[in-house]
Amino acid sequence: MATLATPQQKPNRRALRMAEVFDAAASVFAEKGYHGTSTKDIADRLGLQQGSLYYYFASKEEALRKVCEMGVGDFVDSLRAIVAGDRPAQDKLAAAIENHLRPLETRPAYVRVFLSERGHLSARHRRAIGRLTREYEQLLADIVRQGVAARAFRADVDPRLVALAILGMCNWACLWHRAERDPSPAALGAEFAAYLLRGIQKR
Amino acid sequence: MATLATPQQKPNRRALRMAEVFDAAASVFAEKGYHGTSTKDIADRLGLQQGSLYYYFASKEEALRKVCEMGVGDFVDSLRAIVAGDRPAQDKLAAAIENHLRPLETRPAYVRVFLSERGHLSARHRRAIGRLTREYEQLLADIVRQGVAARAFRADVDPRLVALAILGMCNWACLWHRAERDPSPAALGAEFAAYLLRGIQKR
Amino acid sequence: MATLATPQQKPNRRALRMAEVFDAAASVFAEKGYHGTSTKDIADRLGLQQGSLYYYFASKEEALRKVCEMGVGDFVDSLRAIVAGDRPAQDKLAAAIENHLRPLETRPAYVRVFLSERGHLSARHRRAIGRLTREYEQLLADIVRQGVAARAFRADVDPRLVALAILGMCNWACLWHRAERDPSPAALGAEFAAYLLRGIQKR
Amino acid sequence: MATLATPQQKPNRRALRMAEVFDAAASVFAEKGYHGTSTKDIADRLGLQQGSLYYYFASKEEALRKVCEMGVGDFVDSLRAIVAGDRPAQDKLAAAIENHLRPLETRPAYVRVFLSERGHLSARHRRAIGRLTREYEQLLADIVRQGVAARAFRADVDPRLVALAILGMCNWACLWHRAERDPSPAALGAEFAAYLLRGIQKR
DNA sequence: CATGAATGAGCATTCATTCAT
DNA sequence: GATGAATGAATGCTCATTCAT
Repeated sequence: MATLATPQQKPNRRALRMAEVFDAAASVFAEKGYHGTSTKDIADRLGLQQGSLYYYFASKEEALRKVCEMGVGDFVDSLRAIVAGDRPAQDKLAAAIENHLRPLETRPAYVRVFLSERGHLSARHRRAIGRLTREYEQLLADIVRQGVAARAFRADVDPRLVALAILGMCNWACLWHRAERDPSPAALGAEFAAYLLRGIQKR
Repeated sequence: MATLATPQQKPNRRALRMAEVFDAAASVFAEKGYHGTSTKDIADRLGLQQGSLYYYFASKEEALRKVCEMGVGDFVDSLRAIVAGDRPAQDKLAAAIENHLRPLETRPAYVRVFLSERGHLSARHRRAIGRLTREYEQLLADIVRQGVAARAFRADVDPRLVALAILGMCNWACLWHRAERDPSPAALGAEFAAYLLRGIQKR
Repeated sequence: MATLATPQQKPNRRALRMAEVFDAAASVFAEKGYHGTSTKDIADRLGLQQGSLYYYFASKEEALRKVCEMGVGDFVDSLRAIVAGDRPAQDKLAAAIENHLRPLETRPAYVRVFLSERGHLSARHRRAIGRLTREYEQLLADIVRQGVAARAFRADVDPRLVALAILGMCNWACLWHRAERDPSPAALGAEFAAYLLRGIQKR
Repeated sequence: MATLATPQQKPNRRALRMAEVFDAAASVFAEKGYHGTSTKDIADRLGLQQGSLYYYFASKEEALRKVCEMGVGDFVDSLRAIVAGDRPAQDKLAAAIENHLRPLETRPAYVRVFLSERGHLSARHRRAIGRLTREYEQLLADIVRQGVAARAFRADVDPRLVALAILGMCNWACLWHRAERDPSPAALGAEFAAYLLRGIQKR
């Protein structure tokens, strides 16, 4: 049994340590911003020497990149799935909002870093991530367009602006939300969805 | 005449130069973030030597502080005036949104720096500014409360969350808005106000 | 008189300090090699802080580049002039050798750095300098070819190998030569020229 | 049988691996210089982890020392044998040159490292090697002296300078020589010997 | 033998700030 | 006001080396 466990644990330990390292990076980046964070800050939080971090990532920027990537996660994929479904647009929009706020529960630091610090990635990586966010915006607007086409939403709304309004409410919430104090992401999403849906629905 | 003109012009010139310096600081801070900006970046934009900046501010942090202060400007005062007025809550909310977006036209860089970089001020100054933003949030929520009390808004809305939703939509807009491409702040405010008002109004 | 001297001295002082800095860099590079030299080593020799060096060059590699460039100096130009002259090939070869050893007197550290450390320049700058050295080699071989064509030198010598033999003798001399101990560069050149000329001349 | 073979093969394998390790070290040192080489560079070339190198040498400097020692090899011994022989000085000089260039064929990287990097050894080891090179120079000069005494060489040559000229030609050749492109070391030596011998011989 | 993890010191470089001129 | 020169501390990163496994 012990002999069976050992080969499993080896790579597992590595992966776990890796996760700890990026958790530390994410939380310090979230607190102080990318440029306000020194690699020593991250190392301190892990009880490591500064230089030892470079065993886990090749550069501070790579750390930011990985944190940002884990921050977007499968956001776009799951929104794509929602858009492709055949529920009414109202349901899709509510689901989209809930989908957007969900990671607030599991990895808030990653999301915050993605939202506020991705601009400090190198041009190359910024562009790659920029494509994702643009697609995300498009998909949100597509739901609105579907609703308008189905005469569920008012014809006079601007799909892009609605999408941006949703993003604004939700992203801002990601920045101010504190788990100990504020309503759960799900409850928050329901509330936001209600305000917005009633605001753009046909009566 | 010349002798009379000089004492007037001297301080004037100085004030103008001062404004140029803070404009430069604001725009570089907005672009690269506080910690991503070096004093040389600011000096370069002004065609000055690094050290010469210290005639205009005592430290980089003071520059951030002043930029942030000019970023909030009279936001709170004018919102207080709106709340104190005796128009219907719907009008007040629309006015508040418009009020919030207006500086986007005149000093977008200052607003962006205030929104994204004020967290890097020293604890002392952060707290001072924190009081302002908390009051601002309260005032927005007050308008909602007034509307609920007057049975103009639905009883089941959460005033604080509505306030935060508005702040989210508007602040996010401050970050993505580009004058060359996007609707004017006024138009944008009208649109946002419409979505939100219909969403919380009693029918 | 004093007022006349001041405007001259300002830029002069700067240039002099610059020369001091590169002299220091050259001599430490010559002693310890490029990678064996830390910027602190250079700064110490100047009584400066490490970081203050960057007022004079933008990077350690730039320092190496400039030292190397001052190390080659006008070597190639003056050799070109010698080749183009219309003296007998024997005289040209002797002049070339003397020309090659002359800077040993005025800036031995620069020459040594050029000879031993230029390989650590970035590919870009290495190539640029490589073109120079290849031309130099060609020019030396050209003198030999001229001598062969004029039946002054034996027909069975290999011009390229003769050129490389000369370069070897002279460059090696640049590395071991100590002004306090060894014959003057001029005397050394005369000696080398004698050995070599008698070795390739027709009798 | 197997048990008999093992004790023989074990140390053999080890010696072979050892040789591979020093070959790798020599070739990277030759390429990038001692200080420009990291232990990781050497490990990479061997497909090893950095730390694993320390089974083969105790420190990077020891690696350099061994490479340098293998670079000088039995140079001095074989030159001593040549000097002690009773052939005419001309033959001895030609043999010395050939002897000097021979290792270019079998271990060029070692020779190059010895020539260019031995200066980075610790004072202790540098002195030990310095004694060797000084003796080598003396031996070369001795051949010239023998030739002069035997009236085979001109009386007006400076034995030490001739020795240094030979060393220069040959060592420089060690640095520029590429097996794929340039004449074989033997041919090169013959050519150099011809130039030089004719240059110092009595007619 | 070999690895993976870590260390601690060193390095090139940047930066906010100061100050004599 | 403004500059040029310099500082001293910090920063991101590299590296030789060690050691438990």
